[in-house]
Amino acid sequence: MEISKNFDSKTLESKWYKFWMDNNFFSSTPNEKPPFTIVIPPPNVTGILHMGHMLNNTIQDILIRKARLQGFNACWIPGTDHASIATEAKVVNKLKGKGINKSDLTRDEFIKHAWNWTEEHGGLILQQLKKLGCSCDWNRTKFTLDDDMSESVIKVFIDLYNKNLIYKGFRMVNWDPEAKTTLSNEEVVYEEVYSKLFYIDYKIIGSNQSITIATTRPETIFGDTAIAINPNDKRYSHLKNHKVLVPIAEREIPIIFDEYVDLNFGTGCLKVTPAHSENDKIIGDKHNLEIVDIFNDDATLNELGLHYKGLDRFEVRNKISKELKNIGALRSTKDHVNNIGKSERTKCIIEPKLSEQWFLKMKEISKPALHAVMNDEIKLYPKKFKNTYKNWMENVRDWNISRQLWWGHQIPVYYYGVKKDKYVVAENINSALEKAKIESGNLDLQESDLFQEEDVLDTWFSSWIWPISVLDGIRNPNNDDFRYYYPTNDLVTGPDILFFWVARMIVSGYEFKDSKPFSSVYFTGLVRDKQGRKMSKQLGNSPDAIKLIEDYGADSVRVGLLLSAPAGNDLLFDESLCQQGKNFCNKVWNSFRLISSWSVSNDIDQTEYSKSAIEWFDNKFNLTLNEIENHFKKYRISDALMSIYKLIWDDFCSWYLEIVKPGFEQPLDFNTYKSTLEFFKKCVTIMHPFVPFISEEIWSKIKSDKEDPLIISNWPERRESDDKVINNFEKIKELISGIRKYRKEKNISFKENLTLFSKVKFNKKSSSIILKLSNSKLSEDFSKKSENSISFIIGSNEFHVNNFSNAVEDFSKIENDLNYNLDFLKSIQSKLNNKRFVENAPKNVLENELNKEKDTLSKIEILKSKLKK
RNA sequence: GGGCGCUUAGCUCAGUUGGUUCAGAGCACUUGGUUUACACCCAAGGGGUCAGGGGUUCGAAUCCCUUAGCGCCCACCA
Repeated sequence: MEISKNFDSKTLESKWYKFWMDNNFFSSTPNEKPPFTIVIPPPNVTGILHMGHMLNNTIQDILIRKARLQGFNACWIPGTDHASIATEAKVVNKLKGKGINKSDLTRDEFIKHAWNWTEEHGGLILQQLKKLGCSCDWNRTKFTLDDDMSESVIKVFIDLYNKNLIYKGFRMVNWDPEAKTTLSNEEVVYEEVYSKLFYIDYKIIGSNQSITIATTRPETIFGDTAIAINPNDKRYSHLKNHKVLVPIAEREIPIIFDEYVDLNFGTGCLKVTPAHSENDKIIGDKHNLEIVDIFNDDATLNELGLHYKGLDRFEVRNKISKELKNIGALRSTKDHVNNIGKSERTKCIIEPKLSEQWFLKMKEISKPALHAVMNDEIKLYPKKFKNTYKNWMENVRDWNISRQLWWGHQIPVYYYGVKKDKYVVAENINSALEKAKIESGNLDLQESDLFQEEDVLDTWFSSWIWPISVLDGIRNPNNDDFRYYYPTNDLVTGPDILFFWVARMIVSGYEFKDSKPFSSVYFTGLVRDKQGRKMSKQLGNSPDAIKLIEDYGADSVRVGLLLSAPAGNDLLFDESLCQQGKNFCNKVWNSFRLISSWSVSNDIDQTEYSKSAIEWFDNKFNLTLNEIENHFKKYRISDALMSIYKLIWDDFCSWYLEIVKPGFEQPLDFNTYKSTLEFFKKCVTIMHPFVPFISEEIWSKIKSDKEDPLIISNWPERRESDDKVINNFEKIKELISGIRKYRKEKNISFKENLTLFSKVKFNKKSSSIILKLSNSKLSEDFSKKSENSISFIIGSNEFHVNNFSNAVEDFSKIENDLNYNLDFLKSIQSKLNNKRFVENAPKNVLENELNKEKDTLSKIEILKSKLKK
């Protein structure tokens, strides 16, 4: 059978993905097996695959495929998120390109555009996940705006409202003047900005003196309603009960005293603008100050800004500083560094603004979620996030769940009454009408008298119930799927959404289902470039994920990503790692070619060295398999891969295959062939979660007809390994390396068929040197000389080798052992001679040491007697 | 400002409760090697004052203090 020299990833990837899909291997329904469930962190519906997704989803696929092989009913539920702000911003942009403004459209028209956009671009990212090999149950694909999902969201809102957990309140919110919406604290990023501190004089009424305040925002003086001074500030104590005049506006405001004011900042005098600063609002509330809002929604000044009406806040800052200077009110300016909040999405500088919003009370409902993580009912990996989580949950603030957007779940609040100041909360307009009729006592109310709240819910308000709603557990709490799959097992996501999403999912799990939504959360690192920079469009340092797959193959990219991702750290991605992944695939492919090329004969006996090699690899495999399981337990996926990488490359290819492989065009004995094939199949199985395509392809060629495809095959059974066998082989490896090293140092070429010391003929292929030695394929002179045993000298050591198992009994090993044990004995004895140790060590530790000493002493005796022989 | 974490080989990182097995891995590098699965390869090798300083201990990469540098999270002061 001719096998191509390289693995043809492109054709084989699509071939196998189709095969898996056609056979429904990804899809899962409840059965008698134990479930293993993962819900995907739903990517933005109109997004495209980036490196972070690739990493996340590769890890999820690995966990799912491994669980499937281990006999679990594995179910990976995919889906997408409507991402209100991000998607709406994209749609607005696109419309702009066509010359349409959002404000020209009705809500319905806009939403139609948004759906068109969603259908056009939506789901692309899911197609890309397929290219990566993700074995999601696509029949279960959900979208946060699907009818059933939306119903669940609304139900949850109503439920919380009825529990008195949702309220409408005035809050200082982060206002994005460009998107004209509020942002949660999490959506605001702060940046250090060099700005100016303006020192402005306010005239004191009834005196010709003035008082100087310092501010970074002179344009807000129109909203000033007081000047605040620290009561301990002696410089100003004479100003009690005085009033000052706001420059330009010529409005009278009081001087108040509050300890909040920092004596050392600026002049120690603070202008208070309650409408436009959270802290000023707090002071204002305390002193019953008036609230004067001077901005329009787009952060231009309103009529209170007098002649600056209609101008943007920054333009006004410029102009007003000049005017203040002209009228002599601007005393000076000073450079100042200050942290400015910007919208994560629009990059626009946020404006603190008082606004009427919907809130969810978080304090009470967060308690079970806090405890669950603290007592490890839900485990976070890496552990360090437990602290972060604790901090946040203990200080959790109410959640502002309303957004002034159109794309999303419209809040199910219906206003009625003459002033539209009364409202009911209901699932739809019909039940709202019924309720309103009852509550108002007005049975003549019509649908047209009702007016639904304009705001939509925060995107996270739909995704916080994702693990429940994808299984329809909100609407039908007793459905089979929900009962079987929930709680899910693992959640794999980035640490950046710990609070947005993960914490809130845990809250919702306990609030609505009185149960955790998942057992473990694995946080991947952020994907950075080689220089440690965040991947971003602006920097252009984010590789095209799909192009990588095309260039290297999905298996190679998966390996490359994991090679760069040690547990929980940010990972520095370098394309060359994909090359390393490809090299690995190539290696595996070629071992397959080798094994396939052998002819097998029943007529030849199995050699001793093959037997030894088989015994060794069997144990080595078990040892590694246990190692891999431990890595998985700790979610050290990269380490698990590295164990497999080394097992296959070093142990299986470089040692095992080199030992058992027959000579050129020679047949191989049946038993060795059988074992080799078994080993290879096990290797291919454990690598399958990492490199699904190439492993399935090889499997299909080496499996027997009655065996299942690899994807639904069985994970090898775990067995204990025999350390002795492994250690013996390690010694043999050392021996062989020693010979190779000596050969190289002495510059002995194999081409010359040189004899070395004991007239041993070396094979040309360096790797098989020792095999030929022990296989008595020795030069004839030599075999005559001493039956099966050979002697040779490396450096100053003399070796006597009969066969593999005897090789370890050689001189140098004994000598090494002896030295080693003597050192060990020394360390034990120094410990035992140590008074403090003997006095302080616990009994069992001391006994242990004494036993060790005894054992070592007797070992040394044995070794010494051997040496004498 | 408050909290958390990091600094180990050229690079990216492991290193459990201090103690033979602790100074490691992968990549990169150096040298030698292709008619016999793979040059996307084989073999051998060289790399480290465990950030600096101090302390605890019989013993420290590991525990404590301190200095310097880096990163993240939270809050945000006009």
